[in-house]
Amino acid sequence: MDISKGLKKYFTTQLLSWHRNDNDRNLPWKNEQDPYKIWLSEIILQQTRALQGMPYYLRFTETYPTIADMAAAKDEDVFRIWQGLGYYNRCKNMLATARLVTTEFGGKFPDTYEGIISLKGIGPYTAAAIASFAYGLPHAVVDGNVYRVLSRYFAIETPFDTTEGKKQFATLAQELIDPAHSQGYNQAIMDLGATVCTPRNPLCDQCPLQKNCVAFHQNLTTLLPVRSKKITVATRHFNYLVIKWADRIWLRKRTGKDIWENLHEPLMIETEQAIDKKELLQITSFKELQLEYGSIDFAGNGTQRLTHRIIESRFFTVDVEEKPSFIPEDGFWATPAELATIAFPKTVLSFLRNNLYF
DNA sequence: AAATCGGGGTC
DNA sequence: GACCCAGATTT
Repeated sequence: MDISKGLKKYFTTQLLSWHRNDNDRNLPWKNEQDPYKIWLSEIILQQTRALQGMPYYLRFTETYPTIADMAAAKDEDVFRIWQGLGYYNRCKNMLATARLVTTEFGGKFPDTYEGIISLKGIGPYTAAAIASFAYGLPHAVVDGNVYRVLSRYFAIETPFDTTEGKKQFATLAQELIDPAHSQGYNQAIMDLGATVCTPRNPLCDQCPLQKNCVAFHQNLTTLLPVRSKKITVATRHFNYLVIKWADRIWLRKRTGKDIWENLHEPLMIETEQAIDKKELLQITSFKELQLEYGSIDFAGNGTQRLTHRIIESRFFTVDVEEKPSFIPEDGFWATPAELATIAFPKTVLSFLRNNLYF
């Protein structure tokens, strides 16, 4: 990189000035002092918009005011609160970290960058955010906002989703941070990216950096930042058998390194293509269940659009009078009361609620 | 280096 | 429909 010192100096000075005088973005975790709550907010906000994460942050801080409270909670209770937020390994790692800090560190959150980044679920971004916001340490955050603001202001065309790009932006960000005002700098660059230097239709007329922004003057804002890879979306077909016996339905917790790990669902048979009831009855794995499928009915479907997947779900209800013997052993018969205490994928939750299972 | 992991907002 | 969001982890 060959960027003049003046251009960098102007960037930092203007950014901090804007933050002090004109930044009116107000969020509940801003100016928070408690490392636990700062950490909690950063985990929730990974790949998650602030407005989407806010109700979850408020519920978590209300339910678990301290990290010891979270550490003492039952896994299921924590996952239930996380339900609907996505990327459920964040929840799993968060719980593991809460328990490690509570039991091994006496409840004291690590206060060095190296100590922070060694924790599960914490990478370069989150470690820099906690280090600066909680302890004033001079580590520059690099998130999606930073890629956008820096790539435009300096007209950097290196794709940010490559090893080279990540290194280049991280180095530049670290050069730009004011070590004496690391919290303000990190807060400012993310707030500017979220409210002014937006992905589409940025508010350049309100931008404190416009005077020296290369992308603005060369009309490149719509071309920056550059992403190298395109997202490919594959479709999966999940066929759910909602088996009801007495007032209970059969559920199991998803395991393995797959989508929705640790969430619950009815018995599910995945197929390459969408199938109807007639085709379902021909599937070997279905026949092996030896259900009284005279009562099986197609009961609805759902489409869940994710970033890189489309999940097409079909729900079939199976009412049985006798408790089936050939159901897999890794599940349980859930009562209506239990359904309200465990976590489901959104599409499963919608089906159960819409069909008055609880 | 590339693939995975959710769900919602925006245009 | 495509892209993005206070990214991290595994393959």
